[in-house]
Amino acid sequence: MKFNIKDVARKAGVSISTVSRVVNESKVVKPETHEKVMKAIEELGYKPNAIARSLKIKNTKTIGILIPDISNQFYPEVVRGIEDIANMYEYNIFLCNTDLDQEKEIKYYEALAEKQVDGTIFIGNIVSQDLYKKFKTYDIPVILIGADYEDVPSVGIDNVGASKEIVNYLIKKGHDRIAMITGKNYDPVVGIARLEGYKNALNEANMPIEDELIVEGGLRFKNGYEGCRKILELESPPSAIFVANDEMAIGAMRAALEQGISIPEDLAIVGFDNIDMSAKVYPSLTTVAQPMYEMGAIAMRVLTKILNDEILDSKKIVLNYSLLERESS
Amino acid sequence: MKFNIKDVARKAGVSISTVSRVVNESKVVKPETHEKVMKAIEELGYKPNAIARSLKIKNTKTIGILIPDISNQFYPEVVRGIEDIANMYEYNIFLCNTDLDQEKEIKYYEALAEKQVDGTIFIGNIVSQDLYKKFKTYDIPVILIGADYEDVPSVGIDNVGASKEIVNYLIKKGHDRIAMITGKNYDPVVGIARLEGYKNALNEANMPIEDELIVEGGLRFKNGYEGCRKILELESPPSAIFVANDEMAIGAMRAALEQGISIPEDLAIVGFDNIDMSAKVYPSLTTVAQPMYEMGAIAMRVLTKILNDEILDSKKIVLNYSLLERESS
DNA sequence: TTGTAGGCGTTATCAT
DNA sequence: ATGATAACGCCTACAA
Repeated sequence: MKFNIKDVARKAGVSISTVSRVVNESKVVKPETHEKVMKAIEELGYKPNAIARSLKIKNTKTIGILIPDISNQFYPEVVRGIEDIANMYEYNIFLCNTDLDQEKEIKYYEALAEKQVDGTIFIGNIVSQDLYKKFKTYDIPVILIGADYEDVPSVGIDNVGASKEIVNYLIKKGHDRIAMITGKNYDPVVGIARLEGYKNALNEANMPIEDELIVEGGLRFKNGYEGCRKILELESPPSAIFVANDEMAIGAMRAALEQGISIPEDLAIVGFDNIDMSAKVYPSLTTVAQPMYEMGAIAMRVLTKILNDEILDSKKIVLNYSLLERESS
Repeated sequence: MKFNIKDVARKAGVSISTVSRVVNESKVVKPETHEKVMKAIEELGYKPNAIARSLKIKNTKTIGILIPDISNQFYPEVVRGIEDIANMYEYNIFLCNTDLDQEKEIKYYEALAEKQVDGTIFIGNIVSQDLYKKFKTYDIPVILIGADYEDVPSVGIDNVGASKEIVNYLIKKGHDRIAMITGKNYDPVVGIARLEGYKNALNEANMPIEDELIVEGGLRFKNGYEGCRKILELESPPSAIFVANDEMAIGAMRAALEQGISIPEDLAIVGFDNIDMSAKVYPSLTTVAQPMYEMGAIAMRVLTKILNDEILDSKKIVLNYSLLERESS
């Protein structure tokens, strides 16, 4: 039922080298033999064994991707970008959900290494030291999306600048007290960089930074929901909230809506990311769009370059974000 | 930098067979030699080459999954279910987005076959004849999620029954004219089965099936949005709409909300699937919950059974759905 | 233009 | 308990 190169060689009455040659489209084989071989291949339904091939040629046309959680709204789009480009270059991708769990990251990474992936893409905000060490010892090309660490190639956006810009936008709209729901304080991106942008904007506008207006959230809907409730309980609530990601922002919107607060009239809410859902909720969410698909696509493109030993213009790629003004502000 | 079994054999002063034995945890090796070998492994940072191993033992601990589009809200959750179980059994998964494109499906499937995946999981509503033929010729274990075709093992829910139930629920709530936005009429699940359930419910309740109340949608937000607008333009609009999936239902909600129609007071809307977003929008969406994670998890579990030559209780697994009453009805 | 043969890194059989 | 050695299916000098 399953045939190998020997079988087709026998059937075609040639040696296995010739079969190999036609399979690999070597130019040197005589048209007639080519045809003979093709016929045998057809008839047997022969498909080369990529595993055997890989063992010999030492590449697998396979890459691994480490991602926090594919069922989390933010990531599928970037995976899609990766996969489309990977597909163009005939790579297949191993998908690994790490749940932000360092052990799982390491375990997966080692499995990928054993399976001889040609490269890996790491998506997430935090790369642990241990993982970084593994990167070094295995020496498999890796590129980071959304994180930035040491000398590892990466693609991302300027989170500080983007946050500052959206807060600026709020200020220009006339809001003079703006709250923020942040990420976890150990999260370098959602927790730290975006908060920094917020502070920068307030500073430049000579607006005071009020501790009570900054509440720590996390990443999820629930964090935004609770964060917003906390803010609404304030003696004098702000007229706008910058929420560090869309998922939380949508949670925040619900908290407000439930209390009969109208958005954006009574309270403006803006988010960050531009996940799919943001355009679909009502009112739709004003946010900073990260080019998620492109981040994936470009990361994969860079990876193919590395795999082809091309030299990179720059190791750190910073993409453009854009402000999307919608109904919530 | 990269060592193989020979290197550690040399370093440990034993044969490669012994190294292989300790790597594979064979019981027969003497503790002292075991230790020697382990030390060599440590020092060299040796990791076995899974490709070579696979070539020999003829399995790759790898499965492939064909999915319409990972960036489509419905699927990530089922992939997550698959992956979690796969991980438990030490499988890695190849992710392939087919975009419902038959050529792409075939192309991917062949790539997976060449890469010698141990099994595949197909997610989607429609399996084409060509693909089915490939299933047969390659004879790699495959299991379907959400589709049902010939003798192929599958996991899914009773779409007709579930649709009927949610329409029944609407009827019991007192709605006497209920519209439906369907899937494409060639889609056996979203287009056909769910429409059938709707009709069944009306029939049993002796309610007329009015053509103008049935509008063909598709799968996406936009289809629901437009479908709903069409329905709202009717001379006498219905008091409730059953939308064939949540993504469309949320589009429908927006169409209504935009026109100042309040949900559920003026119009009840219910969906199908229970995608993540459904609980987060405001008002939250009443829907039939498909156990997406479980569908993935169970499919993978069944697959491992097949791969271990265990016999299946049944080829077709039908999971329970549940009605989630929320704010939109 | 084609064929022979060695090797890719393992596992597994058979001796020892 | 350990070691030689022949596969696994393919690619690729090298030879013819």
